[in-house]
Amino acid sequence: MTTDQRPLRADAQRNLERITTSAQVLFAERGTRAQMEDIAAHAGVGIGTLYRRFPTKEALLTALVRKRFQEFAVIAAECEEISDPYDALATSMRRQAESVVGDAAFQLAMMNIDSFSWDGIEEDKAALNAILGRLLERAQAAGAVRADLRVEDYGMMMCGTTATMYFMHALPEPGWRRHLEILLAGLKPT
Amino acid sequence: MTTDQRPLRADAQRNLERITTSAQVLFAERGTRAQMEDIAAHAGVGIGTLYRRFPTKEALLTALVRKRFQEFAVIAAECEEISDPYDALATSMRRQAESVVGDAAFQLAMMNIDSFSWDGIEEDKAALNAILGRLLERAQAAGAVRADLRVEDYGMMMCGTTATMYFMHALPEPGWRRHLEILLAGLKPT
DNA sequence: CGGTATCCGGAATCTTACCTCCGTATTCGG
DNA sequence: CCGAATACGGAGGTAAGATTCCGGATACCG
Repeated sequence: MTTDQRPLRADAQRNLERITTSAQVLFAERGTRAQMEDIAAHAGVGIGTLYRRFPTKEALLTALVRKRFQEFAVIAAECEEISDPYDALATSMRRQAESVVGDAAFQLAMMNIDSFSWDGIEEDKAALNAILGRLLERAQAAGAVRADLRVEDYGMMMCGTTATMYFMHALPEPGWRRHLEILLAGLKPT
Repeated sequence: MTTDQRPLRADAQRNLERITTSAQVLFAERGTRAQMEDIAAHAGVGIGTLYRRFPTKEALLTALVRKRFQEFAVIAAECEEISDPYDALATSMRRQAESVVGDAAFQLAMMNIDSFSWDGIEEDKAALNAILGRLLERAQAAGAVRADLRVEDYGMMMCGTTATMYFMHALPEPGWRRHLEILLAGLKPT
């Protein structure tokens, strides 16, 4: 599936980068409602050009979301260095959440809102989950968090957190942080 | 604003009820993407008829969401009877969440996803918040939950919970319950 | 520098709902 | 039972956005 038959022509490469950047900006700002024409315009490119690289709006969005998951994996990996097991887990969550504060589209993606299939994202999710699994196991082994937690709970908590983030939208006060702290407190064994 | 100039004609009344019921069913099932034509058809009524009662899709949806908030208020009020302050709060949340399990549209509404204005809902929200405020204060006075919680946190937690509910959509396992329990555990003072 | 494989732009097309309109049908007071 | 006053149905208008198409540029190879 690797499509590198020939390195893109110079202009094409340049446009691809512009498109990706613009899409990230507009999707972040307006969520999945951002329009293809606007993205093309923002990138200073014709719509046809956009569609040559990404055959579909969903494909474009998926590419961006994948990148986010990869970033999540990087963050999680960095947090494995933290010595305190609970801290490692909590920091991973806090940092990941903080990293998507302004990205409405990704928040929606985490909530599974639009009926996209997100094809090709499984790989990245699996890679991320592998790290998260280790992080969680370590915390459990140390008795720092409930024993009944599963990896899926991590994603669920991120889902809930991004939801409150989206919910608060325009509001100045970052109430979602409190929500996350409540969740983190709730992780501790009773 | 009370529109009771004349009691609806018999057939109109009957149709109104059908429409409301069908709308509830379809919105619950398909979320806000449910279509007006389908709702009319499900109610065995023409689209024109639907639009005479509800001038807009948003108006229809708003009516249903209002009803949900009113139900929330009833539940919260019932929970005020519970003697243990923490239990009262927790039960209110658990029961409210449970009551909207199958209602995708309401879950979306809680997440503030669609850009609807939900005109006329403020009243009901305020009434609900009054009760929730009492519930929360009582728990705090008893030292059963963190002192830094605010009423808005309740809504935020419900938002997070409905998000995980929507997220899990088709899956058989009700993972969102665990999410809620984590939140509830996190409410306790440290 | 010519030839060709790649690309570009953006008007036009297609699709999907929401909502309007108006001729016909039904209810209800007297 | 009659005549408004209300309601009903559903074809058609309209708008918004995604996606396609293709004649005209551009970049790269030798």
